[in-house]
Amino acid sequence: MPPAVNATAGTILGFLHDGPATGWDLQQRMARSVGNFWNTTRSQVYRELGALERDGLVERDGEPGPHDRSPFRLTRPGRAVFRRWVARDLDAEPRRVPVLLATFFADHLPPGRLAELLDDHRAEIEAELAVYLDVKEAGVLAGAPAIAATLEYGIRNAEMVIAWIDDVARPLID
Amino acid sequence: MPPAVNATAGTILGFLHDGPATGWDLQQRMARSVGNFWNTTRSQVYRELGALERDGLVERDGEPGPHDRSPFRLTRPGRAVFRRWVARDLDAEPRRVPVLLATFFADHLPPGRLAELLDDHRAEIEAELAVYLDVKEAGVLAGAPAIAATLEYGIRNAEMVIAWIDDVARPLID
DNA sequence: ACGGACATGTAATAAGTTACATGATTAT
DNA sequence: ATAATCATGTAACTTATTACATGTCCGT
Repeated sequence: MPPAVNATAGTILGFLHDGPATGWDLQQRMARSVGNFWNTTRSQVYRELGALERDGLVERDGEPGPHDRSPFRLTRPGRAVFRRWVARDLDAEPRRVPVLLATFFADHLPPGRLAELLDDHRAEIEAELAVYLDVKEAGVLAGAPAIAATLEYGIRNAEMVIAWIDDVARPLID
Repeated sequence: MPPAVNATAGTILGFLHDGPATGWDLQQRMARSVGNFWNTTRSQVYRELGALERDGLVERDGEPGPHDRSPFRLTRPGRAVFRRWVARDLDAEPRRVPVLLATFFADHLPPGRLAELLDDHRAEIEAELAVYLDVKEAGVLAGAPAIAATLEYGIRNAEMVIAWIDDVARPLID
């Protein structure tokens, strides 16, 4: 029975399809692409790389460079495990929405504090939305419709949150 | 210097404002109300209750019942810590959206699999939306506008996801 | 009073975050 | 050449999930 991998390890295997990479590189690349909807940290990447190596799903490729920087490459079993992992049923989505928790406890907040929290949050989302829209305008994702779709999700989500703040949450206060 | 608490512990303190409760009760109540946007598990609740008791923010109230079921009550320092916790800046929102990860790796999926995943996901969200709309229709939240606002967020989020699947993700496939 | 379901808590494991150590690189 | 910064990995700690153990209650 082939070893199971978690989503972080699965993602690593996915990224190794673009060629060998070190832990550092992987973390950089992952942060820049899937980072917007799939957080990982350096520590996790190194830990999972270690586990993947132990299980023979990746192997070192060439001599270590500065520090202990050594590139890893996919093995054949690694590819197979990835194929199965990526096609699995969707995991349950973690539900942790801090702004809703604050809203829920609104009665316990000092006057004006909820408004501040909402305004800060709105500003952050607005900034994020601006970045997404820039990327969209730039048209760099024209050849990658699936990636563009994830971007579109980000845009719509940000717009939803902003509208919720404006239409629902802020009016709550006055 | 008063001890810091994490969001789960803070939430527990918040719920204890409604009167003493056992770990089990807390978990039940929390799952039913904030559970839709703030997941917790039994184990966490017991762990945090233990920590809160150690720090003197809650204390046992009355004799233990069946099992070791004993109710906890807020202490005065507990109230103070809660007040500060609830007014803090919002934590960063964890970003983990499984359906986007699947979409990102669409090219690696066997034909038809992405469609299946999207359809399943859509069905789940649709069911969730139906529940939310029922609650809204029932009007039980008329007297609790802040809670109603969190419900509204859930509704809009679900609608956003469904629209994204229909407008953006599904068309990707054919 | 026995078997099965449910309630309740705990222990084991996995995942995620933060803080740390140290080797390279760049600027003065 | 030294200091300052950045790259890179690791270790310590916290949080979250899953599996387990056992007690209680209910129907027969």
